[in-house]
Amino acid sequence: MKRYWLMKCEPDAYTIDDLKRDGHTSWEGVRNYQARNMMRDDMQVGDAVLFYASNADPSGVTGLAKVVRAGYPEPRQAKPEWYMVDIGFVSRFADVVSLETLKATKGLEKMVVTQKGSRLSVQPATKSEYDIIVRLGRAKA
DNA sequence: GCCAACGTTGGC
DNA sequence: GCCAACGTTGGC
Repeated sequence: MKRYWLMKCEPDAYTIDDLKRDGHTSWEGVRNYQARNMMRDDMQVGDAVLFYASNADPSGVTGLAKVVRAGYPEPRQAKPEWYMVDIGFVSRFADVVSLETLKATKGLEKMVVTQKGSRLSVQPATKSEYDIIVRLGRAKA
């Protein structure tokens, strides 16, 4: 069963353009147990990912990715405490679908990212939410 | 840069 | 196990 996710990253660290250039990347460095558990236990190859730029101008979904390797421990740990997945480039939105737009769009009210104080950097999404955002991204293109 | 919200740490 | 202090996230 294909699942849908939203993954946050600050543009200073990594952008959708970096992913386009690299083709794929390891999502290393997540230090939150909830996010870790999802990467370790729930994310599977082929799952769809909304790539979200946080602390950006404006913050929002900048493109799409997909899981190309399921959860595995970050290297160079004595004990495997932290896990990561690999994601591959799918597409880049011509314009960012801003957080403001997400908050204003019907059907996205329940997304974690639109909740006040939400800091989770890896979040589950639904197919319906994903489809709406893909449409918003295409509409702007 | 500010600061509210959140997660984690550590003293007790 | 409680909870204050601290560090981090992330919108604005």
